[in-house]
Order: sequence, then structure tokens, then C-alpha cells
Amino acid sequence: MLTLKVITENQDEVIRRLTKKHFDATGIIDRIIELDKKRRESQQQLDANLAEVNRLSKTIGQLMKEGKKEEAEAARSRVTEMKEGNKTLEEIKNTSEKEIHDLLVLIPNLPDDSVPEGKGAEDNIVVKEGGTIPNLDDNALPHWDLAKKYDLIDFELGVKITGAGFPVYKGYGCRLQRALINFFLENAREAGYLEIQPPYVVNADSGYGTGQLPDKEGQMYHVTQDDLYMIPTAEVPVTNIYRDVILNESDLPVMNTAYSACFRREAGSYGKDVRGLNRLHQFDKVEIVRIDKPEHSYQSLQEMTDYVQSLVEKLELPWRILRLCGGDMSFTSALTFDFEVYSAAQKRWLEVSSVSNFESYQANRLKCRFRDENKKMQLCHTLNGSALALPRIVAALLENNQTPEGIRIPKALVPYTGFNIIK
RNA sequence: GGAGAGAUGCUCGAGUGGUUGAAGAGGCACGCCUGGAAAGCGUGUAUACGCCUAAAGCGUAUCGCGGGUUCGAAUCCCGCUCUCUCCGCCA
Repeated sequence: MLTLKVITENQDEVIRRLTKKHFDATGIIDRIIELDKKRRESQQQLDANLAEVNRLSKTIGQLMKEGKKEEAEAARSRVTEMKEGNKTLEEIKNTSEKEIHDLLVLIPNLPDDSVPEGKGAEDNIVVKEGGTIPNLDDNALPHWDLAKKYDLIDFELGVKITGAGFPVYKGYGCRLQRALINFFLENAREAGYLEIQPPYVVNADSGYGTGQLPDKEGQMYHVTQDDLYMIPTAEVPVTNIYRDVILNESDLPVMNTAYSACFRREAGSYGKDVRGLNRLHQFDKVEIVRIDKPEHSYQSLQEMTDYVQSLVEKLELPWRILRLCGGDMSFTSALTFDFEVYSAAQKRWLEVSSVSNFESYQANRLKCRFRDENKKMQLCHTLNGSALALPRIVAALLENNQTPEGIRIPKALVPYTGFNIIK
């Protein structure tokens, strides 16, 4: 969430910048400023009263020791009197604070000035592209048919065991998965990221920390018996490592990477979007996460997108990078680049990575701070990106590399698979 | 699942009603000392909010969380959460 300070000190600018996300903050911010005034006034009054109570209480102890009983009694009744008023003041202060908080979480993050105007996916801007789209025969198969043909993935079996969206990988399919995970982790390690193996279920505090709760509650699998949530991405447990943490400036940027299975309910999706590997309830992903200082976070974002680009290039996939427009960005992001690869038999672009700078929006909720060179406390910036999500990469690899002899494995991946063709 | 113990600052650890935001030790930072270092000595070492243009300073709150008793609570009472140990079960 945004800080109260940003809102009260830059009211007009906040409203202006939020229009790009098609969010009208006028009313909500007026209300916040009004509540903030109320909050300050009640605190000032309360603090003054409490100071007086504290002072009197100390003298009572002193007076009792000295045996001045009557004076002590007088002070005592004075304190009792004041305490009545304090209750009301405290109540006003607490309810204002709570209401402010409840409003703050409704306000999305401010988009960076470089974010393009726009309503939806069609307004995203292609900023970079590479690789070559292969010319496939007219009888080229989509990946779900290839998966069947080479017995790599059994979707029906997953339905039997669990349900739709939980495929069973087999043989070469498994080995390809394992190879990709290893390939991504090793590349991340070489790029300077520390590998983390986080839990796959998290408590509610962590869900709130990264912003999945309360608004996206319906998107997560909830283990009600223990009130735990299955992670939709490793971003959640990894970023929450830094919840309530004060970092040293010299530790920044923190660079972590983690492989995890990801679980998403994807309520409401249907049709060709969910065919085959396009959208699953359980999938594998390697995530990269950075915690950085504000003046360096956009440099970090650049390094992260460059890094993801290097991955799709090594995999020899046709790729493009989109700068997301205001209407297509997530609630919490300040700037997002999406990576898409071309899936040549489906003849469509598939999103395989989303790299975002959240600036201090997540950090404020997480209370993730660092002490700067002047020993002042500052909120960190948080960033993350997929590097990469497996299923759609697999889809594109299978479709784009199909040949009459079998499915060719990109050279960079062969040391990890141990085979160069799937027959 | 059963039984018990506990939760204090960066860490360890004292503290059962009155200048305790918190002894003591360690760690860390700075200074002195030194050719340099170690040792030694000295000083400092939480966060949030509020007041103040800002800094300095001051006020308030915070000893797991929430409530209560009291003029006054880390300390007493109630509720909750979490952690640890032993037993059981299990990889």
C-alpha cells in the first residue's frame, strides 16, 4: 500500500497518476486526509493527557513515601478523572487509524511515468523482440497432441487423480521438466542470485504481506483446517522472508531465486485459454526476487529483464517484451514488462514471464526497510519476475521444434536433459 | 493427538507493582591508545506516531497479541497466538 505521507503530501499528483490505472482516487483521498486530521488531533490531546497522568502517578509514589497522604489522594482522584476522557480519545484515534488503513489498501500502486496509457492487453506496447518464428507444416501439431504422441504428458490421468489442470508428466516429459528447472536455477545462480527452497504453503500474514490477501483470496487454495494457503508463486514465501526486517544498505540489492510448484485456482477461466498447458492449477516456476534501495531499483528491473531475455534466447524461442499499459498492470505494480514466446502450432503468443518493480508498495505492507547512509530508515523497493514459468515454455518448445524425426531440444538445454531429441 | 515448559532489546540473559526503554554480558559502531593490530579504556547502539519549516529536542506507545485490575504493570488477572521439550504417530 501507499504510505500515508505520500498521499497527504502529494495529494494532486497521486490522483493524477492513478488516472492512468483508471482509478479515481479523489473521494477516497479526501476522506483519508480528513481522517488523518482527526487522528492527529486526538493523538495530540491524548499524548498530552497521558503525559500529565504519568507525571501525577510518579508524584503519588513520592508523596506516599513522604507520608503526605492527603496530597496523594488529591492527585489520585485527579488522575481517575482524566482517564475517562482518555478512553474516548483513544477510541477516536484507533478507529481513525483503522479506517485510514482500510482505505489505503484499496488504493493501487502509482504507475511509473513511463507506463503507457491504455485499457487492456491490446494497448500494451511491444518494446523489443527477437528470435525467429519457425515455418511449420500445415499438419503441425499443437503441444497437447504432441504430448500424447510422445507420451510426455497425460492430461486425462491428472483429471482422474485430481482434476482438470493437474497434468501427469511422464518419461521424457518429466526429464524435460527437471532439465528446465535445473537450467533456470543454474543460470540464476551464475547471474548472482541466491537459491532458496521455500515452503509451498504460507500463513495468512504472508498472504497479506505480498498483497494476495485480502483481495485475491479466491485465487489461492486454502487449507482451512490449519488456515494455510498454497502458494500461487514463490514470490510469496521468498518476499516474506524480508517481512518485518531491517536490512543494511550494504546488503542491497538482495537477489534470491527459488523453484517452486505454484497453485492457482484460476476460477472463471475457460475455453482455448486453458487447453493443454496454457493454463494450469498446478505448475512449476523459477522465480527471481530482488530487494533494493529506491535509487537503484529501476537499474535492477533492467538487469532482470535483460536476464530473462537471455533465457528465452538460449532456448531459441521467438520472443517479445511488452511494456504493460496502465489498464493491464497489476494492482501492486509500478512498472511491468511481460515476456511472451510464440507457440507456432497454436499460432499465438504465450505469456511466460512478468517482471515488475513494486517500488515501496509491497515493502510498506511488509515493513521491509533499510538504514541509509545517514542512518535514516527507508522503505526498500521490491521486484520480482518469472525466470521462467515452465508450462508455456514447454508448449512452445514442443510445438516450435517438432520435426519428422522427433522433437529437437535446444543446444543450451541438452547438457541438462541428457538427450537432444524426443522420439 | 496427549502431557509439560516458555515467549523481554541485534544476541544471550536479569527482572513478581513505583524515575525499567528496561540491569549485566556479548556483539556491533565510533573515539583514545598503537608504527599497525590485538588487548585495554571511554562513548554510543530500538521502532512507530505526534509536536517542531527542518535538525536538535520533547511527548506518547511498545518487554508475543488483545483485554482487565491499579493513581502507577515487563511484573497481578483473563482470553488468544506461537515456539520448545517429552510421549504417540509418521517420512
